[in-house]
Amino acid sequence: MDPDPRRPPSRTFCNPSNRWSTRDEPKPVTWVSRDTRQQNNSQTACGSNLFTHFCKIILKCLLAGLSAKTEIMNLYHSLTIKGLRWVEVQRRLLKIKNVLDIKVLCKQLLAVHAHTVFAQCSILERGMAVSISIKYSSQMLTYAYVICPGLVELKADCNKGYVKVKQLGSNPTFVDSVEVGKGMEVKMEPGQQLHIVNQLYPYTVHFMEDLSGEPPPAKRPREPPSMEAADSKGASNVKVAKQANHTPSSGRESATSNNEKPGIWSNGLKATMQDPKMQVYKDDKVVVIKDKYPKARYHWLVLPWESIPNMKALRGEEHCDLLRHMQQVGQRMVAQCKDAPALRFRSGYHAIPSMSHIHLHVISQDFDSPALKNKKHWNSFTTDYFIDSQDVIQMLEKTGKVTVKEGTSELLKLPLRCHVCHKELATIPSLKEHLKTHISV
DNA sequence: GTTCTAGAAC
DNA sequence: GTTCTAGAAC
Ligand SMILES: Nc1ncnc2c1ncn2[C@@H]1O[C@H](COP(=O)(O)O)[C@@H](O)[C@H]1O
Ligand SMILES: [Zn+2]
Repeated sequence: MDPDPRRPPSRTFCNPSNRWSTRDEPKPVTWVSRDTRQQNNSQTACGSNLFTHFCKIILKCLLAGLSAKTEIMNLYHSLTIKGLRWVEVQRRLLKIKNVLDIKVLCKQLLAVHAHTVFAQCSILERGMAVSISIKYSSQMLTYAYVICPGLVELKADCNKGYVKVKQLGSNPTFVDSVEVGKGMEVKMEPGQQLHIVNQLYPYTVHFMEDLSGEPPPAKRPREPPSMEAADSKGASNVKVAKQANHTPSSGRESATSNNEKPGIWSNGLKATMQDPKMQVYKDDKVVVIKDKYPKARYHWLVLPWESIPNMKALRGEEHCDLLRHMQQVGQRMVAQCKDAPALRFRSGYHAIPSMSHIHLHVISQDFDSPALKNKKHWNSFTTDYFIDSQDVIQMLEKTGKVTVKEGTSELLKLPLRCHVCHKELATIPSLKEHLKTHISV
């Protein structure tokens, strides 16, 4: 009767020909509705028809030598909710050896469709607000993707109860009015609002676990946002980029091709060292912080205020003095440590550090820490990948610069070997167990 | 089935 | 550097 002209027709998310025109006519996105799907595939209550169809098509295309891959792609895009990303489908297509592989692929790809009883994605339009509901059985479905080519990819994690929203192109996607950013991904939880392209049509998401049939899995409810348990005292986690007023660069937007950007992970030390709460010692030349992921009971990092990216940048007498001072400060940290008499310490540098801003590791040799998790961690502190401060200083004194031997990175792949008795251990857990035999409480 | 690693993504 | 997780190894 009165078709609201402002209310655009509904569309399915995945029709590639339905690109949104950014500016002029905003369209709300319609996730597949149960009704539509039932019309399209009359028998999909168990999904078997679609499943067989997919298997046949894929088999046909593979026999045709993958030249007919576009047919698979079209098929893929005809799915509103996908069990796999396209890249993953392609990867698996290459690995298919037999019909069973095809069935496995189709089963995953169609997980949602094959079990519509358990996984449904529907929308309820209330005025302008749209709510996205994913009804699922956690036993059947972990992830569901809804992908709009070139715009946005939504990955629903049914176990964790959130949706990861990835903005694919330049057209903006917003979560709670904050633009996600091209290529970036953010979590969206129930209660948050999603806008695609423009700010006109908010979407929210709901997860509903279908418990009919099986008992509820013992899964913890939504966790409170306290990530930091344990020892950090009164730590208010500062996530947002701070507008520190001591920033010297206020007048000028420097050419930011530089690696000084605060958001980049490799600049994490620069942020930590400036945070007074993290500093355990400072003087006019250096600052000491506790390693955020300590690989032993005691693990400090000594950093100069001067921004020296790495050892390659070291030159001359001044840097020599600086390194000597850093080592001295490191020794002072050990001296004030009450457990020092019972422990051995080393101080040195990683030959190839991952983090920017040169830093001296001062670390106890118990290596008793949950943050020590893998072979790289182990070998980076127990092979020649770890260069004693003394040796670095000597090299700088003698040659005027610091270089790293070729092949050093290979050291990280060496088998795990106890640094005390040189016994070889197969796995990290067995190594940790072994280390206990060397530790006196 | 579970443990553990390793590689991708961030 | 860390986190996450697929799949290798057990
Ligand atoms: N944001 C951070 N704050 C403090 N320490 C960190 C941070 N990120 C990484 N680390 C530690 O810094 C060290 C850098 O190691 P590397 O670059 O190999 O010398 C590692 O021991 C990390 O545990
Ligand atoms: Zn040993």
